[in-house]
Amino acid sequence: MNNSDSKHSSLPVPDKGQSSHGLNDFSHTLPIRLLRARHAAVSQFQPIFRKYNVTEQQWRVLRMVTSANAMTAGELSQAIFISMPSLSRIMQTLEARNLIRRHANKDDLRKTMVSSTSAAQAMVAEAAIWSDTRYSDIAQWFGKERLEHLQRLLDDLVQTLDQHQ
Amino acid sequence: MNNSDSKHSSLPVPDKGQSSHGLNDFSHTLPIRLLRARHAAVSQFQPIFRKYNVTEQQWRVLRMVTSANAMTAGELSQAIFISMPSLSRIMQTLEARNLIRRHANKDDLRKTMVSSTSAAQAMVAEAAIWSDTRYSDIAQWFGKERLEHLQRLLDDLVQTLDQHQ
DNA sequence: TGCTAATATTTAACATGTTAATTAAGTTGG
DNA sequence: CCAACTTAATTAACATGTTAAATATTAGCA
Repeated sequence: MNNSDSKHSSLPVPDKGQSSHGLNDFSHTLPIRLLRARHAAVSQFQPIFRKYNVTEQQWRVLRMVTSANAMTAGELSQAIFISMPSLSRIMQTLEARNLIRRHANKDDLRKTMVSSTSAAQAMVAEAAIWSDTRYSDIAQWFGKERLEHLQRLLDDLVQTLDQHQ
Repeated sequence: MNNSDSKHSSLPVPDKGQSSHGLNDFSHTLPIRLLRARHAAVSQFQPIFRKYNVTEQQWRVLRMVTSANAMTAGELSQAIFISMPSLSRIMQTLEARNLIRRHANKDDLRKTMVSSTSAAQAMVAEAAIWSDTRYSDIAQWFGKERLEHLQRLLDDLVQTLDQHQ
């Protein structure tokens, strides 16, 4: 903390002196980049969430359950990458709003089958139009091939990292 | 839209043949892909977080504050992409553990200067070795050029989406 | 059959994400 | 000067992320 006596040196200039191999600029690590990118992508769909008063996670649940017939909670959890504890709470609130239903699977009482109500189906059908348009916009702005390339790289990265885990 | 076709309200078997333009498989949207990728990347550094009993977010704060000299809370927030409310709470716990300090900026009492203690500096210095090694591993597994390409695409995506916001 | 291990989900406890409101300090224009 | 606006940080309220423990059900096997 050797702030000089001068009152003009109070703005800390980021010292890049220790970045020896380009990985030390800690505001640009891969996890932070992925976080920023996800935030930017999700925020494109914010109008939907606002309009229907759902969170992004609730929207993921609703869209997935509506597009499938009926799935177990575990399948749902894996598909939309929400952990079972979180999903459990989200399903409670969605069920209270009459957007989903839960029944026990007759063949295996441990499993919970999740399905969407007609209210949710109507809502998703309407919102999906808007959502798909946004996707098309993004693809056009960024370039269809570049976007597909990016997605391929993301999937490959996951695969690579999972292998070495 | 195809999946809520008004033919029958009873939806057909979970058929994946409905993805007409590659964007309808809802378990593979861009936000979910980014989420998975981030999760996989962060989990590579989990041993550090466990060893020093910090969360990933706390680690981001500590590493950033230690690598810079002293920054305002606002600068820190932007650099590591943690919102001010979250950062506020995280700084409380880190200050209670004597890993950071906060002082008011003399030139502008609204601003809080955040700095790391020697304990944090020692901890980060030790852990950063491990962390840097992991980064090198990832670069090698995935390919240095591919990784850099991916990061460039991520930054470009953020820029593109921010422009159209 | 009956004991034990594995599986699916929920609950609990705590940290973080998010939006809005609050507080305090600086800035600006009359 | 000072009232009105802006900025920086915190607080509040609620949703989600994460890890571990609890619960209930099924599977495996001596």
